[in-house]
Amino acid sequence: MVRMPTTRPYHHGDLRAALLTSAERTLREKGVAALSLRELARDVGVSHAAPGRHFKDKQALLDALTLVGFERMARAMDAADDPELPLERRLTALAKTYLGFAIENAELLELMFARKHDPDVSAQLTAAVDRSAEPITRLISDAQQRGEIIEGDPERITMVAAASLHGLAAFTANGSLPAEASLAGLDEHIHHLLHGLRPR
Amino acid sequence: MVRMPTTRPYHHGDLRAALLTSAERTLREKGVAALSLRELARDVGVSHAAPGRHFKDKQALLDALTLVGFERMARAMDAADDPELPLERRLTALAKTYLGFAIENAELLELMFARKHDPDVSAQLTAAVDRSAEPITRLISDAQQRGEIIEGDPERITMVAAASLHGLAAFTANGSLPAEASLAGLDEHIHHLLHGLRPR
DNA sequence: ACCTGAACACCGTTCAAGT
DNA sequence: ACCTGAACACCGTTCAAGT
Repeated sequence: MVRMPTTRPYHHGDLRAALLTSAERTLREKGVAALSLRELARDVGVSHAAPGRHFKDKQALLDALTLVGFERMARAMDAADDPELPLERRLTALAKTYLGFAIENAELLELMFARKHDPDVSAQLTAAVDRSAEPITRLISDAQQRGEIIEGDPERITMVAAASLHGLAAFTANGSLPAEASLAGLDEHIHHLLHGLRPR
Repeated sequence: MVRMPTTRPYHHGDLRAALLTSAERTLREKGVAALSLRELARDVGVSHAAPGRHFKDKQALLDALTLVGFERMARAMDAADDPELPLERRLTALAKTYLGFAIENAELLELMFARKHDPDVSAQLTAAVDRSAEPITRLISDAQQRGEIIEGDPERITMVAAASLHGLAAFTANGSLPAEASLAGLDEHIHHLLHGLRPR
């Protein structure tokens, strides 16, 4: 027998997921400041106290969104990494993916890097952060082994590359640099990162 | 005749300034999320509606803080720039100043780059942002003229340098990279920026 | 186990009224 | 000109009570 939709179609088992989906939508459309647990509850058709069952407080919801963000980014970066590619093209592909994520998820990116998270989630969060940085770490160490990247502490060199990409992504996500200009200049940006600003 | 302090010592003409000072203190100590106009009014000894005389809404106060931040940063960058220095040392000095600002004003930096500002202040804000970026812009064009930096669109090259510094500052301000590690690695970071990650 | 409704202590913003 | 006090419509969080 088929269950007919009632006046309250869902929120049986997946209230948590529904809240996260709705929260991300609000985040994208109106920004973090506009995110209210009560409004979220209304949007999802549940009492204002119901979210409390799934998130101990508002910060817990923001932390969950952050985690979702890093996991999504990690998947994207992982999928974009092709170890067969020559170094510069390989790095450009990763950078483009990062930049694309930043453009498509500007508000989420801000939340992800806002470091307000509860210590409770920090273990999962650290894992997700590491996973999303791993393709770049791997690229650097691969290239070092081939002698295509200078020698020296791989962590520091990875940090130089990551800072360069993150700075560009941050300027793009916050509107300092228009998305088109950012994407159009990406190849050159990576070239400069690899070859330096001093003449050779 | 000396005015004895009354129960309400100030808030005559400088309520606006007092609110900004108090707001920055709260920002530094407890973060943006903890910033409330009503609490600010209490701290400063004034009715909860008084701030409304000086800031049309909460965003206006945040915008004013952002402006103060960029002006302070601009002054610091300007004071740190020494055109007599050789390129790498000159750039390192600017980077160190930027990083120092980011460490000392981590919460403020986040606010400054959060792009939520009202269009009203955007003219002043744009000017302050430009002024704080100018030392780097100037350094790049000086060095280009001397042939110490590669040719090409100076704006793009400035963006490469700025992204690198901003990425490092952002990772430091948000705790991804401890301040000490960040400062300790700064010389090398700048070296890599100038010389590239590929072996020469 | 999961959700509701009422309650509490906060908010930001507005607006008449006071000085 | 600058500030107050009351009012309004919101919040987040908690907790007994319901199913």
